[in-house]
Amino acid sequence: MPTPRVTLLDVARRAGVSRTTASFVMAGRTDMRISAEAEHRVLHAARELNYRPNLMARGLRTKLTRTIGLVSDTIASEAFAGELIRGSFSTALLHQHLLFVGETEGDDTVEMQLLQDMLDRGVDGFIYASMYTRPARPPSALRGHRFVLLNCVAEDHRVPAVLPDERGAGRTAAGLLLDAGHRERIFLVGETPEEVYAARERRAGVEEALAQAGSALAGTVECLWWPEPAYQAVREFFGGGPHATALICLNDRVAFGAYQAAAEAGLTVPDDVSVVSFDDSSLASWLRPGLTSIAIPHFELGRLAVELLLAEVPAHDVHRVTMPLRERESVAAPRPEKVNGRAGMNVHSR
Amino acid sequence: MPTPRVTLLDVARRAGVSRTTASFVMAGRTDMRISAEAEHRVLHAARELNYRPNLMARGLRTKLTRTIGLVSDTIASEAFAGELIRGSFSTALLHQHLLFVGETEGDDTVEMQLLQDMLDRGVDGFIYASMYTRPARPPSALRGHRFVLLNCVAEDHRVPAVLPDERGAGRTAAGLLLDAGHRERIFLVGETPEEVYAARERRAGVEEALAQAGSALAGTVECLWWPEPAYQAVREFFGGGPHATALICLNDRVAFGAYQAAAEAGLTVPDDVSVVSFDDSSLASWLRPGLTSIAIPHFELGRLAVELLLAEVPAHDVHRVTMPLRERESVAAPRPEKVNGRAGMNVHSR
DNA sequence: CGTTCGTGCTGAATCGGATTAGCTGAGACT
DNA sequence: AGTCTCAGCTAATCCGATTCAGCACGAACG
Repeated sequence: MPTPRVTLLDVARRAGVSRTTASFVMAGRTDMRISAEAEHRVLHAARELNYRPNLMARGLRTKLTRTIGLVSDTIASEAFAGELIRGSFSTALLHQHLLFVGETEGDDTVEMQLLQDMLDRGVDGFIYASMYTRPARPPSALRGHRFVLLNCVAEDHRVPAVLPDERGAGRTAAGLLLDAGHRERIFLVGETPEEVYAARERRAGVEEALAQAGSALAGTVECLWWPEPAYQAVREFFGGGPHATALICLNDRVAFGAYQAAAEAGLTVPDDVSVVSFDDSSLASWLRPGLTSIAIPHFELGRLAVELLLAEVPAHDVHRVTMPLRERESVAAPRPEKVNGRAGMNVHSR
Repeated sequence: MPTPRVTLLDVARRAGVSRTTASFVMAGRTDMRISAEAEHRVLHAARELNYRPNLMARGLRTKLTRTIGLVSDTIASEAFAGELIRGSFSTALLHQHLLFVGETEGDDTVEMQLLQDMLDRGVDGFIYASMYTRPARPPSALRGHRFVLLNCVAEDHRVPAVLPDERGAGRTAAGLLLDAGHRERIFLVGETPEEVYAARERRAGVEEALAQAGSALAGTVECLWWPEPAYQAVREFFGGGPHATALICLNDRVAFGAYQAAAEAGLTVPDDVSVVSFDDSSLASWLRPGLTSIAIPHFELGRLAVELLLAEVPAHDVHRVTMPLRERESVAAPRPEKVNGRAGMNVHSR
């Protein structure tokens, strides 16, 4: 059987003081007048007995449980939700908090129930996370409670939210290629529907940076963000038309497909085509040559969300977290190009 | 501000009964005599007021919080810990429980603190998980509490544990190749140190099944379980010696490396070499051709662990969960082999 | 010498339930 | 009529903290 827990009363008795006094000492409250001697006796007794406050009892009184609810639409996704949980968890722990996790699978009923279940257990606040960045209306059950949106934004932008800086990432990707000397033949790979935040913003960032350098995208290879469709699309792309000196793949899976298509077309990365990508999933480091990718800072997103949730002064705005560049071997200078000639195979087969 | 919670007293008052009566009705206890009429009034009032019991208050009295602690060494790993958490979470939810998660990073001090933190919040039990299967001594803080080991076994085997059936998976892998007609030239790819459970068991399973069919491994390509080392090792392997008709890769990353080496050697999967693997990470489905792999049933592992933890009668033994085969396109019959001749390139270049 | 003030501490209430130990009134039984 | 039973409920206590409202005592003050 579990050893019967030591209570505050046990500590108080052993220290020869009242429970009240013991409570004040343990809470470290200085507004009440406790002699140094009594304080020491209490502390000593607590240590000797290995006292641990019962957080349920405390919570009942104070309404604070040092507990956070992380509710998400999906907790298992290709992208490492694990890192996000880790970031949240370790930051919570740093602040002596613990983390409830739960997923709703996008079901509003489940979501409602989950939030209630957490509320029933007295959570101090919520991290309402989406695994893929999207707009969201915070559920009404959150009204009156502290919460931070993670990876999603409320329509009115009045709610604290944490987002990856996708636009900045787009700029980074383009900037990297520009620096390497690419200019005319940079293609985007992957579809960019307006309603997908990551897609829209990444593209916007790329176009921004290119425009600023007096350049522009040479075109887009439309495909779903998966290896197979990307492979098909890029293969077709390599089959005809003007060749690219660089590909900006909208995520690593797309890049993976592009790698395969490139290999099949006899093109070498990065000598014939440079490839940059987004997400920096583990796939990026497994590819040969290593794929340069702009990471989604999952850990940092989780960390910041918890930090904002637990901050003294509640945040009220959208925080964008920089997406760090992870340079590997997939980017190089473009091959010298014949004036008005074609790059790629032509040069390659010189 | 949060709407002031409705308490049991509110319900009782509205129903015109005492708190005691309301409590009995809500708990659905029939050992106390409550008139159908009073019961109905209470239920009605509870519904009208949208009453939700305060689980902290209840827990304070009953020592039950309907809460489980999932403590693991790592929650973010290549293998999708997410699925494991999902399995645990959804099963917990099915039983009206919520899940605390935490990782120790293998640090005993952190582990101790984490367990204490959970205990302080009155968790009803623990899932002590390891992300990679290994032996473990359940920490002393768990003494006197309910817990289930996940992905690890205690030395004395007296503690309930849930494990993937790695040996069975090994048999499955070998069986699949045998069924396809492979016999003489099956190689294992990846090192198999004795102390790594998954490695040892997978290999043992393979050897068992092969022996039973009167065959045996043609050899092992030693390498770390990562794409790059696997690529190097398999490339070298393809460079010399007798060629394989089939490769059993000890995980998908290894298979990925093998795919690359095969492609480079001009070998086609599965026509020249069949490849089977373990883990069934998403990588397996991204590879071309799709990689046949034997999955780690993360979700099921989590599910079963929670199920055992919450079972009426405590479990006391080791439960092995079948690792399901996910067939894709990487296995085919071996090319017809010249009697006493060499398979592989010879046949290929016929 | 009586009052005030500050120091150091304690009793009791409180949080919201669960649970134990009755209490009441009506019908059955003697 | 008096006593038992039993259905149907309630008062009081407990769980383990926090916190409000004082209480006692000695020193300082007028």
